[in-house]
Amino acid sequence: MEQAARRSTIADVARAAGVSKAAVSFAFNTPERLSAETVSRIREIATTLEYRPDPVARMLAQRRTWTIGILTPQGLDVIFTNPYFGEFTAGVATAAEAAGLAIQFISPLHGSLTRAVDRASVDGIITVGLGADHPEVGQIRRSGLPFVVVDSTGLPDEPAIEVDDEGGARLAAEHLVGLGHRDFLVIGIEPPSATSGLEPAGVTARRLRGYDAGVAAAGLHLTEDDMVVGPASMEGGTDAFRRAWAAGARPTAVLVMSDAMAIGAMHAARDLGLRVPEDVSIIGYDDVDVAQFTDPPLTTVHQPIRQKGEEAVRLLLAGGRHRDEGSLEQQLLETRLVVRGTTARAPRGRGEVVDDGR
Amino acid sequence: MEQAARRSTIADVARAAGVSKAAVSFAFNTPERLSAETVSRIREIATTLEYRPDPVARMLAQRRTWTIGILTPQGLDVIFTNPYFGEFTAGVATAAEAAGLAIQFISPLHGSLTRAVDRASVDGIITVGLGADHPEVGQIRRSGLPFVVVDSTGLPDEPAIEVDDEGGARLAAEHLVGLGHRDFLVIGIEPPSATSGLEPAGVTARRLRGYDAGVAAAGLHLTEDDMVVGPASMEGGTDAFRRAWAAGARPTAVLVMSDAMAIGAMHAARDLGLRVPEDVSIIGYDDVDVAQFTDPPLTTVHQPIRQKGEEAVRLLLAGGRHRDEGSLEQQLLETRLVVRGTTARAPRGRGEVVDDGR
DNA sequence: TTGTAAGCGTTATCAG
DNA sequence: CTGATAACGCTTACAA
Repeated sequence: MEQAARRSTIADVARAAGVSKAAVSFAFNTPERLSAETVSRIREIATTLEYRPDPVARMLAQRRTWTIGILTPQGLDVIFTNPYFGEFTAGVATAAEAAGLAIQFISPLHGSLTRAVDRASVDGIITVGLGADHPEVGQIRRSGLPFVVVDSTGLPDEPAIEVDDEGGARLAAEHLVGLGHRDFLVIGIEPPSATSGLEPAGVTARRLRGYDAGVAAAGLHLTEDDMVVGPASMEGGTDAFRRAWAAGARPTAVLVMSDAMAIGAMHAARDLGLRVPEDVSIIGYDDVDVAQFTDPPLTTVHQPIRQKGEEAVRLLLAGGRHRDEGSLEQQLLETRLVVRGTTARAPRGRGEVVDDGR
Repeated sequence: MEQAARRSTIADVARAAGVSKAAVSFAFNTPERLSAETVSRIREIATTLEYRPDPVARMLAQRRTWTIGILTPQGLDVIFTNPYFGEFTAGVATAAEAAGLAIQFISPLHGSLTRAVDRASVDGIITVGLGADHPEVGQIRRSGLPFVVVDSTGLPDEPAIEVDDEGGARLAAEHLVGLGHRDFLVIGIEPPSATSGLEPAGVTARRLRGYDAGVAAAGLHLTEDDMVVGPASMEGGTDAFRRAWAAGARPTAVLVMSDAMAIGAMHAARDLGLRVPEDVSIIGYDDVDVAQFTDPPLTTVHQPIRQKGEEAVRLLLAGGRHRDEGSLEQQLLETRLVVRGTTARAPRGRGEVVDDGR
């Protein structure tokens, strides 16, 4: 994978056509500046010579890469494997392609996000799930690159795309309370690395707050003690549910902060002989594609994942500002509860104890 | 997203340090060529000035982008959303990161793969699912870029990573035959675009051949007439099953060429009142992560998806040749049947008719 | 050990 | 309407 074959350059074409390099450039980029005749002659020769402008040289000269970066604290292996990220990225890709932009993934390189940011050649960055406490936001800010944050928290000065995490979580909890549930387990998302500290990342904290607000109607209170966390994958959900069960938790309802984890939790519950939703109700978060196809279909909190990606690109292109007013744009998209088949009335003969058996 | 703030360049650092640009370059890339003292002085100043080498300029000078391209005929939205691609990409990413390489996705730009290839700035390309009939392989070959093909067919002169598609399919069909099934439906993968012609793409054809070989033991014969195709997604599977059912197909067993489609097909079957596996057995292909988590867990043909990605990178880096002999390397990885919960003995009172009711 | 200067392949500026 | 010429920011022979 060392050196490619010698390709013809703009100079070759110019020489062969008996014109300057600039003329060749014009023939492709601003043909109206040249006589139609010259243009067609140059193009013909270019075709013969199989001339193809070098994208890198073009980037250097234009000082523009025509690429936007997607920055996440998680490794590439989880990004590509996680349906939430997949759908988000699909949204970004759709909007980027429409704008003629390529995508570059920026994620910890040999464990260092900072280094990865330095090596990325992009015109702008979309961060996803990056907390205010991450040093990278300062780094990007200093680098002068435009950026917009998605799923962040505590960054009041940056253009942002968020969803109403708390409201959605609250809806989920209220739904369960309405079905008579009183014994809850919360399965949360573990921060990707130790760098973000031990306290729940922004999204996790917001959703937990929402769950708590939802159960308040029943006079209950949910804290981190009622929560078990793990990586946002199906395995992570299975594992988290098992750990909670082993620790004595006997919930009639499980509030899960990610659909992938919810699917894993369902699996674990069945393995333990529990029926869903008869013995235990499970409710996810995100409403990824697969949520419609589980058996039974997953009750979950919908958020407009692809739209978030598309809006992030639009906002980046708009310089992070509102069209007219020119003021900082921070968008809050809606979440809503989607009741499907994994939630049902609480089983009889339970309903007093709130905590998970600690 | 227009212009970034003026960043300090190598010249700034050189000036401030009272050395040449070359010295600054050395200080970062080959510090052993400079006195330790000079190196530390230069680095200090570089830090102060927040100097960060421009990746694009570096690429141009080195004539190396440190990036490999993943080329697929499907759009980015399906790539990021399809679990098979996700896991494959995760494999590529893992190996690429270890080698210090970034990844760029090359997929139809405004509908044109050719254009996308021209615009990509990469040192090498991994194609996935690209048939021999695609004009892009000629294009890449002419461009002089090293490349390796994955999931291709009919490209005897290119380095390749393949799996035993036919063998795996055969195992699947034999399993079903052994369970007494005689009425089959095949759900195949539709080629991504019209460019590849109407005949089933390479992988689809190979798997169909395998299925046919598998049912031969029961004296049966499977052709394209027993197959319905659709896009490789859950929706695609649901839709395909429904279409077949509407056309009169009443299979006791369904051979599906992709797990995603198999999940969709299960969903459709249940919607029609069929129990899986009591009324109808379903068997997928790929063994993606989620296959373990469906209910019941999906019987499927396993292929080493992530490994394919990793091997592709290794092979690309090796120049497509065997280590020692230097001869063209074409690797064939194994597939194997994983029996889980979606297959069972054929229901009674059926078993004569082979076709799907056309 | 360090500096000079010639690329790398474009685009952009500015005369002609 | 054309076409030199100078950037663009870095790497890397080659000199000193």
